[in-house]
Amino acid sequence: MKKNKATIPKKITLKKATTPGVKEYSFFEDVFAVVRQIPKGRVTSYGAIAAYLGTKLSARMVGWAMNAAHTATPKVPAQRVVNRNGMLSGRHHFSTPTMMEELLKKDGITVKDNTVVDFQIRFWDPVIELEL
DNA sequence: CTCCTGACTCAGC
DNA sequence: GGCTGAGCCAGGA
Repeated sequence: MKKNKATIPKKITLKKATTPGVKEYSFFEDVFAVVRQIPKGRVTSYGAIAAYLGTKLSARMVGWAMNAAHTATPKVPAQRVVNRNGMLSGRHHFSTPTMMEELLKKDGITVKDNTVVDFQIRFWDPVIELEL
């Protein structure tokens, strides 16, 4: 990550879809929506998604959202979401500890020591890619 | 309603 | 330069 701390000038206003009829909606939906837009062969971090959603101080929420991701439909490519170091911190939450790595390899991403190789190069920042 | 937890991150020591 | 603590917010008990 480029660590553009001073960047991200705009505060993205979540539509929060507090639709009184759709109880299905939740903070997770926004996370899923972003994750599903991650291009094949790319990865992003919890913090990046959190920042995009306007809750960058709560990357935990993103990670936690992913906990429900693999139960969501359509399936969310949660393997493309790693922590700021590019480490597969969430691999343990998959069916098997190696599944996340396998999925990433299918995407053409090389994983070494539970870390995405060339993470910064493959990094996909929703704040940049999806801004506007 | 209050308390606890969590796939993270940053700041301090 | 690695380890620890605190902050973050949403949801489940």
